[in-house]
Amino acid sequence: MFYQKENNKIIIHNLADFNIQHILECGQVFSYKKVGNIFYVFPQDKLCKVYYSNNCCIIESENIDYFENYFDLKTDYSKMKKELLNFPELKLPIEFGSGIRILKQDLLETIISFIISANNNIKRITSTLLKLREHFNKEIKNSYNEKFFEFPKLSELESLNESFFVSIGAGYRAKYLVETIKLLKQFLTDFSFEKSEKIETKVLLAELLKLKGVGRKVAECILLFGYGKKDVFPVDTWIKKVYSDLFKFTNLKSADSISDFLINRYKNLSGYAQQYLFYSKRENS
DNA sequence: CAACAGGTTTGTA
DNA sequence: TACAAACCTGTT
Repeated sequence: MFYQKENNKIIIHNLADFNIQHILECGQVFSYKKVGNIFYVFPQDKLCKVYYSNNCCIIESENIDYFENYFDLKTDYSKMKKELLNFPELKLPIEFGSGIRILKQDLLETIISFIISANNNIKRITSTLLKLREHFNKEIKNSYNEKFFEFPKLSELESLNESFFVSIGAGYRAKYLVETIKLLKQFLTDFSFEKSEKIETKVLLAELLKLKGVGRKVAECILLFGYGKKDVFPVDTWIKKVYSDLFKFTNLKSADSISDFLINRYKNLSGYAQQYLFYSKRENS
């Protein structure tokens, strides 16, 4: 991946493995806003502006090191895609979502966001998360004539009760959020991102399943987007359709068994395969 | 107006 | 271990 860093910009020259629309719309992230051809991305308390100019993609931010990591720019996606192309069913999905990259997202924000995402639609998920940010009224200052607010810290989340989460549209997930937030201080200490690198995925999965509102699908999203584990395959309604199209002959019924089957197929590249398959199915249905 | 939306929990065999 | 039903709420 050919890119350079200068002042407050990352300039990406080779766009074969980077397409901001693919990255933001493949279902992994909710903290962004599209304004015309410009994308604003605001993980945690950071902000960047992403746009295209002269056949390059520009990531503009006061925190370019943060976003270099966030967009996973040091990983060789061409190499990974070449390996995945050994699976014929991935040829078209990889062509369609060629610029997908799996973001390295903050654990706390990922856990809260994906509990809210359960059995929910993107519009309401986004709306609820925006209201959660706005509640604390800590603006991310910028010169773009746009208003963005920081994602709350754990200590701030701990001050919220069930009725608040209901009031921002979390619905029945409100009580799950309150219960899980109570557990998170200990959880994030025991299973921090740093420590997780030495912990097997299945062990982390078992721990995540102890959190309220976290089932297999949400847990695998947290593993993939928060912990960067790639030997996972979150199965939702879209992936079930993919499975029906491609592998129905195996006749698996539950999402859990479908996830097991697909992880066994794609091994340590499962998370990448999931994103290509999910994005191409959802965008082409 | 019923079904659905990027599932999880709870209860029952 | 497996399956069904209930669940907030805004949209279609």
